Amino acid sequence: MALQIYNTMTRAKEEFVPVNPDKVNMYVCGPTVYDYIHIGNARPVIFFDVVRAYLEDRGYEVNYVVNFTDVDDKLIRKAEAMNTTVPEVAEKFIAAYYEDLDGLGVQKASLNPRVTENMDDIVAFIGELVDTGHAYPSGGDVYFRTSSFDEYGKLSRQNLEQLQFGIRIEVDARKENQEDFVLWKGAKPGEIFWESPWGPGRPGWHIECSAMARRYLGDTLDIHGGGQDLQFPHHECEIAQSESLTGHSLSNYWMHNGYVNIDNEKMSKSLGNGITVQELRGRYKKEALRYFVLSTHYRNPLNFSADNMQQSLNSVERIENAVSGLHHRLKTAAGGEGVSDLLRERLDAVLGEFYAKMDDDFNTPDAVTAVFEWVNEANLILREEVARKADLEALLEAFAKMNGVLRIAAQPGEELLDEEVERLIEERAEARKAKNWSRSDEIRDLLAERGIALEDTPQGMRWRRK
RNA sequence: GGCGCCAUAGCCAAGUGGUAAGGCACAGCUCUGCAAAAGCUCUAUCCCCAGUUCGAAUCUGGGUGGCGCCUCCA
Repeated sequence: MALQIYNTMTRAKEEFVPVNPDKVNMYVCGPTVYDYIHIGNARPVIFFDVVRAYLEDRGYEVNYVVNFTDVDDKLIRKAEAMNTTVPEVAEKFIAAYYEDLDGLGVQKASLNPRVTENMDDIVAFIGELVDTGHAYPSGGDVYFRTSSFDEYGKLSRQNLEQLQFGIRIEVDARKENQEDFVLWKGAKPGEIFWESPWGPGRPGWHIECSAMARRYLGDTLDIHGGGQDLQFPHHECEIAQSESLTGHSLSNYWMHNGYVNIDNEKMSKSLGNGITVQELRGRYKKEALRYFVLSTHYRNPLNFSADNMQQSLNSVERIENAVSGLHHRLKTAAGGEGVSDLLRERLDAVLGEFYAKMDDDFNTPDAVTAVFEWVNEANLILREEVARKADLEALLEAFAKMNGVLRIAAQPGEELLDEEVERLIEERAEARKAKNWSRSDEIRDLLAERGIALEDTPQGMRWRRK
């Protein structure tokens, strides 16, 4: 079964065939670095990280580019508010972004190009559009002549005649037509600027992605991703710019993730319900945050609430209990010759399910279900009096494959406890031997306060971090 | 006005024509010195109406409710 991807362009699942059979070029619109990223931003960050990991797991070499918009109106305003410069604002929030990635267990993209480092390409891109009549300078700005690209609206299926202009933004007299959009914005006095043939200014939002995607990944991308809200106008405009210039399709597959709501309401500044990833990281472990995002299909709305997060956390712990249980049993397990046929069969079934679901347009909720089927198999083995080493290892190996893609459970390493804790654990063991239950429970409570849970199993005491 | 999305148990969620996966939560029980972990048991006719069909959560039509986009918000 081949990988199927739902393509927003065709509104259908299509078999994934990359331009180059071994490589995947993937571009996802990144953050405008004027503030900390929030839970809404975390969704595409986590989801596309999983897409990338899955493609790599399938053997593709993935070139994953996520841009930073490090100059625009919001950065300019922020710099004024913070009484600093635009580059400093950008530096601050780029650093914060990387910390957030870490807190979400997300790997860095192959490349994070910045607008300010690609100014020559952007200016050249605009220049070509002007030369070919697809754009025109006007009053210090440069606008894209939407009427010059007759496929405008093909992604979002918007009909130009039916769009209502002037509702959210003011009608601009400098435009030939109101559906035209800005490629280059002339700088106002005092604003940061770059030189261009049309005067000092900065790029419009859409052109940067067109220019950077082309520079780093070529004329035709395999996958272009982003939030649903970017479908129109952002991606529509990128298509108009890029395809007008190159004559090639900008991307073969368009993927858009759904929104995140908070307590069933849209997250918005006016409701004051926005939550930053920074706050989240302090409250929940990365695995729980990833589980939360991945337990909903990426094209469906995702509802954030304390309740749902608690559920995610509980679910992650159930998985982690099984994993650490296997590791614990491994210490005392008997040899055993090879994996038992029945287990092999079941693990193959679980993995088959996992890959089939991931192949089906990255159906992570079902892939997570496969992980739970694995948990059930693991618990079945763990309940047996005698565990065979080969079986335990086969279970862990199967798990590592799935978790390598989703990363929804922490892998217990050979973590060391500090001496104080070691001493208490030893004292408790002795107290238990002497049936001194009150001291034993006292120590368990003491360690619980430090986030270390002790559990007495038939194979001896085990501990885990809570 | 245009384009589009969603509606399955307390919660999350799968299922896309054959009679409702999985997880969490709750309750009871088993195991345990007590716990924890694990296990067992318990929880739904799928927003409404009509139609197609031997048969529909799944298809068609019509409603209802919630939501998004329409030029710089993931």
